[in-house]
Amino acid sequence: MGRPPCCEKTGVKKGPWTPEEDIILVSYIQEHGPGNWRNIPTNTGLLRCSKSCRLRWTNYLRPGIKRGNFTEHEEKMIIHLQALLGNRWAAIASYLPQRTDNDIKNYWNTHLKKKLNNNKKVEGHDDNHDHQDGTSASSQSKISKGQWERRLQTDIHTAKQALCDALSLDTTPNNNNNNPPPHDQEQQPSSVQTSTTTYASSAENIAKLLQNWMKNSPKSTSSSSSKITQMSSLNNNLSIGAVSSSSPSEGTVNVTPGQGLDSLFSFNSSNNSDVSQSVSVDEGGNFSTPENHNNNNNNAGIFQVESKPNLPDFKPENGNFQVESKQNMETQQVPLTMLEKWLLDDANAQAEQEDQLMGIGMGMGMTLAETTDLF
DNA sequence: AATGAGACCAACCGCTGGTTG
DNA sequence: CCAACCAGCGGTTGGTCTCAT
Repeated sequence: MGRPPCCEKTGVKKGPWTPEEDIILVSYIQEHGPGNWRNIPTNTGLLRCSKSCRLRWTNYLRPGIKRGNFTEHEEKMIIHLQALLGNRWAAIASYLPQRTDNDIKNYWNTHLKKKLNNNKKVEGHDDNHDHQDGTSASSQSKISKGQWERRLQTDIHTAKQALCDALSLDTTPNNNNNNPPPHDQEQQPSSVQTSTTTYASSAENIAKLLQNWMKNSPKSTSSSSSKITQMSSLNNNLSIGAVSSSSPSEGTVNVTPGQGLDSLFSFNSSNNSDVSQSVSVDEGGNFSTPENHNNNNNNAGIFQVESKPNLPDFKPENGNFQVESKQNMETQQVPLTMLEKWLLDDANAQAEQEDQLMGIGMGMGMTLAETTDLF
């Protein structure tokens, strides 16, 4: 009955991923697309469980991920959406396509939660109703069921207002991180994303990782590692290539031993605005290898990223990663559309009840006024 | 310079709903 | 129908880094 186990529990590697592992994973997904995580460890030889591979891909290697500083706009979006959705980080992340749920969650826990708490203290609203943390259960238990239900109703109303505000934030022009909600993206073909800055490709992520790795790894234990060390003399010109797929049909990914990783990577990072990387992104945002463009290409398996910052409607979540893209479309478009409809249809009806309900809701956690006055 | 505390974040753990055989 | 599995999610952990003392 059932299926065979997903992966061997013994011999599964844990801990931080190495650049080699990243390359193997990326190249495999490049060829086969995301999904079938169960097959990845066996087909690639990675000593990682499928779960770990999926997490590594979705949180770090996936193209279109922006890492680093959150903008004020993103902060606002997260705060509003957290007020609306609670700690449903995946749902929140669906409205910030460049950010992963893990990233948002970490940012919330390390920055925003503190920020909000400090703000509440400053405003003298620290009434032990820690709604933002979802720890208001104790206080809720002290109130009657009727009161709780009315408060919940008010909370929903407040959250809807918050989403309205969050949506309206997107109209600010020239904001580099002014990501329209998914439903708006197609309406703004002119809002071209600079792929190398806003959408960091997975190859770029790996290259950055490699650079850090080279800096922080004085000891080179393997031949490939020593090869990588030599790359530091390349004046930041890393190059990706020669990830050979010996048997594409079986999905086995081999890193060519003789060439090591110095030929594996070719990453021209001398100019951030003109990055030539390992994986090509076509006009549709497709993330592909030359092999995908031309099956007769002798350089099978060599990826090449050609950043095309001026391409219209660049959507790296599209393209070869259609499975994931499809999922994103479903999670991004449908909920927002429904929410918007909900908001619009209900706004007028709710307005009449607002005054009395808000009066009840004052005893709750953070209100709309608190969230909007934060900045 | 040493060190301890706090911040940060990548990755793991455990749970859940849906799917498969 | 049911047990096993898969994929995804949110909570938590632990290693590393930064900064103050």
